[in-house]
Amino acid sequence: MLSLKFIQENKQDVIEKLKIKNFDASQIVESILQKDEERKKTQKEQDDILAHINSVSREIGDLFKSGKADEANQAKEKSTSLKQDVKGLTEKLSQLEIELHDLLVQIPNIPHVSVPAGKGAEDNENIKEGGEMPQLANGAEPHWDLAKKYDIIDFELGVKITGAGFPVYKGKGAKLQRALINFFLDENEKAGFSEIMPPLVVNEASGFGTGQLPDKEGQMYHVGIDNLYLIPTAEVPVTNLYRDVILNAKDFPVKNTAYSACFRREAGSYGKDVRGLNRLHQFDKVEVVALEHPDKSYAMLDAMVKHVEGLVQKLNLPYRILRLCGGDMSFTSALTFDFEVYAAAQKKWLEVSSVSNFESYQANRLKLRFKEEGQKKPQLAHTLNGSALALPRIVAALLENNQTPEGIKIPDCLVDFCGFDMIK
RNA sequence: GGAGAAAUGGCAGAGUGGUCGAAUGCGGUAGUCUUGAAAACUAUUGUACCGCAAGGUACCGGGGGUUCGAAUCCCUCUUUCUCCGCCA
Repeated sequence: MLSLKFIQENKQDVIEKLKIKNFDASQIVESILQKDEERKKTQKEQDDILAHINSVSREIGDLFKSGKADEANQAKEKSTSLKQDVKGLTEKLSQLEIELHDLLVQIPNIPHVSVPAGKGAEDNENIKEGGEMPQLANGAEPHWDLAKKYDIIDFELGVKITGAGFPVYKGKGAKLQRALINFFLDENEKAGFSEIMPPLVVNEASGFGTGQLPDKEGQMYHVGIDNLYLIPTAEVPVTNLYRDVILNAKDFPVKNTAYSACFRREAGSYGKDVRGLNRLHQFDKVEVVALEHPDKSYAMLDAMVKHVEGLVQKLNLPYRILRLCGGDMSFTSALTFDFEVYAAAQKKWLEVSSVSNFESYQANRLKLRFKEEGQKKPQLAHTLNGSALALPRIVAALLENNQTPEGIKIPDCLVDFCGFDMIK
């Protein structure tokens, strides 16, 4: 969430910039400022009374010590009546704090100046294309048919044991998953991201820290009996490692990578674009997460985009990089670049990575701060993350683009990890 | 799952009803000394909110209660440790 102070100091700017995200903040900003005034006033009243009670209590102590019990008992009555006054104020104050917080949480992150206006995916800015488009023979098959033909991914079996969107990978299909995970982790490690293997379930505080809660509650699987959530991405546990942490400025940059299974309910997205591996409830992804000094977070974003581009290039997939428009960006992001690869048989661009700078938006929820050398006040860090990479759509594109009459060719960079160079 | 013990500042650890935001040690920072470093010595060293400031308020695992007053007493939840049981 945005910090209250920032909203107070940049009121008009906040309202203007959020228009890019098609969000009308004028009213909510107004109520926030008003609510905060009321909060301050109430807290001041409360603090004054508490200060009074404290001083009376100290007097009582002294009076008892010096044996003046009568005066002490008089003072006691006074203190009791003050306590009555403070009780109502305390309730009012905590109510105000809850209301203020509920309002703050409703404001999305401010988009970076470079974010184009727009309503949806069609308005994203195509900033770069790379790789070669494969020339497939007539009768090229989409990956769901290839998966069946070579018996490497079984969608029906997944339905039987769990449900739609939970595929079963078999034989070389399973090995290919493992190979991709290892390849990505190794590449990320080489780029300076140190590896984390996080829990796949998180508590409520973590869901809140990265912004999945409260607004995207329906997107996560919830284990009701223990009140835990299955992670939709490793971003959640990894970023939350740094919740309530005050870093030293010289600790930057902090760079982590993590493989995890990801779980998404994808409620409401049935029907379109969900065939085969295009959209799943459970999938594998390797994530990169970075914490950086506010002055350097955009340089880090560029570096991360470059790194992800390198991965896609090594896999020899045709790709494009999009700068997301205001309407297509996530609630929490300030600037996002999406990577899409081309799956030549279904003739579709598939999103395989999303690299974002959240600036201090997540950090404010996480209370992730840092101290500058010689400065007393901690300030909010910047957080960034990106997929490097999400597996299913990479697999979809690999299968489709690399199909030959002899079988499916494995890209060179994966052969050592797989132990085979063709799926036949 | 059963029984018992515990949770205090970056860490270790004192504090069982009043001047305790909290002793002491270690660590960190600044300084003195030194050619430099180490050692020694001196000072300083939590977070948030209100306030121009002085200062005030809150926080001793979380929540609630008793009391004029709670780190300290009571209830409750969570977590950790020890023992027993079960188990990859």
